[in-house]
Amino acid sequence: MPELPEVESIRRELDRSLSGKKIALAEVLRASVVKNTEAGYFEQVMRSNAIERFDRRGKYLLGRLESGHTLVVHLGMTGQLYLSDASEVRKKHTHVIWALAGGEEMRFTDVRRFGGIHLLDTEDVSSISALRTMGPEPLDESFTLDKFRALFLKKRSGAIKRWLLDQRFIAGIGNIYADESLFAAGIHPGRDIASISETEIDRLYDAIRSVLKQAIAEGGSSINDYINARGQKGGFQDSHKVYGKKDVPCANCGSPLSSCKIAGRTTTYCRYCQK
DNA sequence: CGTGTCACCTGACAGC
DNA sequence: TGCTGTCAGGTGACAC
Repeated sequence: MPELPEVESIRRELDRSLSGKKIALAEVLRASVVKNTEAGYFEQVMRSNAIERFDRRGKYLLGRLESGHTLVVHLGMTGQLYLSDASEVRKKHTHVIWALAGGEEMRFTDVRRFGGIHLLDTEDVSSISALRTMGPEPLDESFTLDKFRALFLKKRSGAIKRWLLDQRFIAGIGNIYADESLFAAGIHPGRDIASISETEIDRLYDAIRSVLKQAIAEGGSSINDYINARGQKGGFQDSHKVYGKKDVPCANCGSPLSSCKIAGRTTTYCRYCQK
């Protein structure tokens, strides 16, 4: 589920609501969700700690703690990190709760458990190899068109969509936003990366950034499980042009959208509008 | 190094 | 009603 716009929506709300808040205690209900420490140690570090702020890197949430630790949360496919009143019944598959001073709780729920949590010294965050090797943030000011063009100069081969999904190439794009960006840019998802023209690279740069920005503005995409940190669904699924819309008329030309598998992922596109 | 496949888990849904 | 198969937003290990 959660790609850059969803994770960013969660980050903004948690940062707004929890910065400066004290954690009374944390409770690990399923130890395997905490990847790099014992549950007991995790709970011990959390007790009486405080949240400074929430950052994001790609699809990872980074909760910065007063103690100099960082809580690294990846939501996988079905993970949710949200605020809840302590009195609310816990959803099934709730694996960690943080009780905050004042009766509110942050909860981590993940049906499929592809997600997980690391607790690290802030300076050791890059011990997570995915974070160490992750490509640039597409919405950073420093991510200029020239930087994007430079990614293509390494004479790579393979389907462009595969590269968009590869977090080492560019951070935060998953199946939804790869398909939506390629549609917006008018590029066929199976095109070999080496064949993409300068004009197309420029169009793709604009497409990725505008799609991601619009998705954030609309609160992300809720297909099945995604909810924001306030437990609400996003709205961008209603603006999808291709994702999940096989056989639906193309928004641009009206012919039915096609679908295929690329890099093992279902891919939907318009065979007339995307060359 | 690039790529295909499987594995990790559970649930929803289609078809019989 | 219930069985079986398929599919799902992600990523990492492994074989070739």
